[in-house]
Amino acid sequence: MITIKDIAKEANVSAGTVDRVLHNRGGVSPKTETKIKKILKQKKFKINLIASSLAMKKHHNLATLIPQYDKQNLFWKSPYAGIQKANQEVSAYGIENNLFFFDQFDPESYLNAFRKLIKTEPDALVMVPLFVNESHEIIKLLNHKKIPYIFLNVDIKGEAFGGSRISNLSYIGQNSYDAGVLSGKLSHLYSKNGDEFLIVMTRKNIHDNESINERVKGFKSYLQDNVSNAHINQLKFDQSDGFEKVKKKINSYLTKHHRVKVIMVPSSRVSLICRAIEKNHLLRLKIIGFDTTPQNVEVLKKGIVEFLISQKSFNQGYKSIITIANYLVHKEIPAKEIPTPLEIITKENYKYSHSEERKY
Amino acid sequence: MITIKDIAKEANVSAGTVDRVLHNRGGVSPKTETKIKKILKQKKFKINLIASSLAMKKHHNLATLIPQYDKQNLFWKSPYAGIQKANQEVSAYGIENNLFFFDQFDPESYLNAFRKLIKTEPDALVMVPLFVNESHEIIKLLNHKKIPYIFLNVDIKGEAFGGSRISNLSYIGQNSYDAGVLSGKLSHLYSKNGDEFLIVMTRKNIHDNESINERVKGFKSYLQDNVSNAHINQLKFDQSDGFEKVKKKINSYLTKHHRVKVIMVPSSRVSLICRAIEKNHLLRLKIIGFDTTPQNVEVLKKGIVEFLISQKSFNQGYKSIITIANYLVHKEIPAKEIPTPLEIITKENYKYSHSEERKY
DNA sequence: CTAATATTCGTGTGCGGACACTGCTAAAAC
DNA sequence: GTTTTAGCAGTGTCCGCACACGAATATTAG
Repeated sequence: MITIKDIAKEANVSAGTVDRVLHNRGGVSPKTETKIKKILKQKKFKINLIASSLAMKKHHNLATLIPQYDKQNLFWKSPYAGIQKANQEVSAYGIENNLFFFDQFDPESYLNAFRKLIKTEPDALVMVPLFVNESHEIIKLLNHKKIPYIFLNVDIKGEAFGGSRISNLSYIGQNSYDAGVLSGKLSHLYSKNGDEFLIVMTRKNIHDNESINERVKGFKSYLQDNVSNAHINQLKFDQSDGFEKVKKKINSYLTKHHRVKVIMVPSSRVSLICRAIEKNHLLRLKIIGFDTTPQNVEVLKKGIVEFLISQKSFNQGYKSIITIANYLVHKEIPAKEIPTPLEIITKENYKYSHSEERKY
Repeated sequence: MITIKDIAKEANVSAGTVDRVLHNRGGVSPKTETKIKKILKQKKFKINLIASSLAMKKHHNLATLIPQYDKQNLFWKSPYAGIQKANQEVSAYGIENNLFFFDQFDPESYLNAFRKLIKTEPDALVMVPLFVNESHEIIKLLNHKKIPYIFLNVDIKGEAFGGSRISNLSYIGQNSYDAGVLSGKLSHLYSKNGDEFLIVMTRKNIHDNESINERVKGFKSYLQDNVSNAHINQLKFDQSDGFEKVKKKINSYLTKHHRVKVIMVPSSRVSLICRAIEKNHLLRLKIIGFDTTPQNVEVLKKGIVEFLISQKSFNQGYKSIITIANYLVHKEIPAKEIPTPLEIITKENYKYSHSEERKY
């Protein structure tokens, strides 16, 4: 292992000078600088990150703003676990991460959580900009305070209020459109000529959830391009609709439309829909959903759902923290978009897909 | 952040004593030990791995024994890249990894590479036990010298020569049988009643490659369980068969057996087979292969191959080094088997599947 | 030519922990 | 009562690097 001292000795200077060169901190004559740089390259010197971060010992204060998960909605548990794992890892680098939760159906709680968050004066934050308008307000403030932020799972673009550009350091999440395309392709596999497709949305006010919209777009696009006369129907439920209402509506729909062969549920609530559909319908149906929540995996195992497209949200959460930590500690500028793999999960491979996560 | 000194102050002892307790190094009276342990727990003290590994600065000497890759056989490039990435990361921990390559078709070169390797007196090694008999010899020696080893990509079990148990620390790789099952499922999607399946093996002496055998077994098993009267044919080529011979044989076979609908290639050479098959046959065929080598991805993109099942060999390589490094540095005992996810890659999602790897 | 200033570089300290070395105390041996 | 010895705990050094401070040298002004 080559150390700074080795380089210093070789160049007949002190370690301090080498350090100055390494960090472009100036105060070194051009001659010695080139000499040192040459030796650096020749000996393939690399900074020992371990020692480096020990020596720096800057204390960074992170913050994370994500939806709370609960029994009904386990989706956010996964990124949460990933964030926890990352927190543990980066704590050795003097990085502390404070988590702030909000209700994913309540914009006001989102703002409230943010108000608490901003009082801790974080150096950077990871956020899920679930509500567009409220996020604009938040971003305006963050820009003003020059606090860097990255988006997790949900991406928004353009301009916030007052001409303040949305300039997130990075977006970590799925390309939802392509995920939709993939769901279209998989659906296609199960369909014969004349079969119909059904999209079931579990939230009406989808303006809040761009990614679900995108999935639907991708889905339609694939089928329109690859199936002549593709028949794509759509069924929407409201957040407030009770389970019985959903049940009635969907089953009567299926009775009327007996050519429906494939159902695609663009949210992470496919298990709910499965529970709602009566057995006699299930037999003829192929169902495709998103996200490997425990309930979804359950219906996958039973063979009720054929495919789940996973966005590896554990990894997303994990990566979001690691990314921002690297930015703070090593000034490493992340890619503007860090897409998660589109994982296809079936009955045959689900058990291999979340091994990392189980520990958390 | 809680440090050893904080704990020491709290317990009215010196940092050295706390350290002794932390590492069970003895020489501490029971009274003070319990006191310190209590405070440790109460304050949730965690050793700062950064500082710890800097202070230890044990120099570990790793070795890796893997097949050489070349233009014809790019499969091993991926794990190699993953290993390189991991090497870089662990180098800061004072771990050096020496790589030794062998020809995947030549057992003698395997032994030769090992002989060179063992002269470097490694503290542990990562190996690909591609040849069973030769591996037995190697393992006998490793057991004798008490050098821990982990298997990468290929697993062997049981007893080596002289009653020496094969006791690898861990196996990192795919469950090939399940991968085969998955390929069966995907094949099934494309078949109608009466369609036939064809397995094309690119090596005759498959006794050397257990994982390909397993894939075939899994494939057959799925189809036999799920397709009544499944018609599964098999075509084998020899390593020495020239491309023209392969071409002739496979095309004449396809002409004769016009009901063959799905071809499954259990090795990573599916692109080769695709090149060999004439266009008129290709039109009716659906092809499924393994591993995302650049050539395979190429035929996937073109729509010639429908699915590739990837074993994320980059990750495997990476993980193998990280695992053994954690074992050496932190005495962390790994799981006996670390299975890689069975990734399903299609034209629609391949671009998201190897983002990490591109840098290497 | 000296003083003042600027430029360039060496030295020292500390980050948190590991471990060797040393010193202290108290019980055992004489 | 003194010496020996073991048990216990404190101190110091080092790991590789970052950074502050100040020293040495070079440059310019007076």
